Amino acid sequence: MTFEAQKLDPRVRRTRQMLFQAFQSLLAEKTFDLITVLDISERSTLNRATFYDHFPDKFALLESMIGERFGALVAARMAQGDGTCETALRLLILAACDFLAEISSGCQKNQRQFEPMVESQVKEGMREALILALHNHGTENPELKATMVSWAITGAALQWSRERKTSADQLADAILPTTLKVVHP
Amino acid sequence: MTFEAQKLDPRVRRTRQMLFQAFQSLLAEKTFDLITVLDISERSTLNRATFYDHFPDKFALLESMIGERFGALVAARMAQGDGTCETALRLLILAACDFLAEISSGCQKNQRQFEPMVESQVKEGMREALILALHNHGTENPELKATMVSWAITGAALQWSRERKTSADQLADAILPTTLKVVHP
DNA sequence: TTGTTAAACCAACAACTGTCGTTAATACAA
DNA sequence: TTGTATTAACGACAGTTGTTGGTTTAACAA
Repeated sequence: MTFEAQKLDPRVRRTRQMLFQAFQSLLAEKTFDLITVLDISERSTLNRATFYDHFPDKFALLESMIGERFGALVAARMAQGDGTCETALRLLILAACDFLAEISSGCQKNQRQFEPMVESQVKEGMREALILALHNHGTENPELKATMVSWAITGAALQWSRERKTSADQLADAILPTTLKVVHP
Repeated sequence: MTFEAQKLDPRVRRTRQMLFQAFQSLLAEKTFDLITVLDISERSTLNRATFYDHFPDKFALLESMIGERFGALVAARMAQGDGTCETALRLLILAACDFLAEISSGCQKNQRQFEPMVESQVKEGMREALILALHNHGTENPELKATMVSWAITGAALQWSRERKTSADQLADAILPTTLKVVHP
């Protein structure tokens, strides 16, 4: 769903791409709340009104960008799995860790507005992947379990990304047993 | 910590109280993103600049208000516990459910900015309570477990509050076993 | 190629934001 | 009670936001 190559007017694809790029480069310099829509439009050489043709505000831009990127990462990683629940969970944990680590290293300290958005997109992307995996295994109450597991993993990965005292694999080793038990009681 | 009766200048307490009240009454009428700082200052009969003397923006006001209220609720509920991990968890689950249910009924549909803030304050408040409880029981890696459990419960409670297909007690019954297993492997 | 459609540009708007410097009022201690 | 320090009130400021109406330009199908 929501494929990028969705037979979209090339102008639209180009404009969105330019907005993403401009935003990305600004994030390397300033924190999110210091970036204005004017900044983004200037950096992208687009008109400010054009920005509003595509996104209601800068929050939506962030949300869309993060969601798209994490969704792509999850899709790529999950393709490497062998279909078992255990490897699927491990792949998801590692994907979350890598993504959050990259985010927090690529941008300087981001604040109140930024992190919650990243969190919610990570949770959402992981939850979707989980629901697919759980439906195949006939788990009961898959939506609720998917929610709990995706939230728990996201929380753990976020805490890990802040501390960075161990490797991502070690975190996966540490939390995989408990998350598995939630899925297969 | 961060007690309200913190030997604060009565003017400051009064002003904060008035801001909370004004904000609260506005939330009953508009969604969060339609409320301006000007609205809040007018409703509270305070000067707009006075608002900024107390909070950097309306997000901080929301955060502070939600955090204070949920913290108070958790403290009150936890006092009823018998010290066992199981009842502590059940009390936390019910507290989250009641709080989220009240929030979503007291305010009309709130959007992108509002929910993430509520979420994060609920997670945070629950995590603090959990860390206290887990330290008493000598669980290993209490911070990580507290994070995972608080996130999982918050996710489940939030999903429950949106659907409202069962009672809060039924949700607690459904998720208590798995959350307990995370804490006591 | 031409005509239609839709996107991007542009200028200008009222409103809100966040900050400053100054003045007036209040809390509190001597 | 008086003096001092803190805090609220106020007016003004430049900058940002989100929207609108009208123009130009590019995509795409006939």
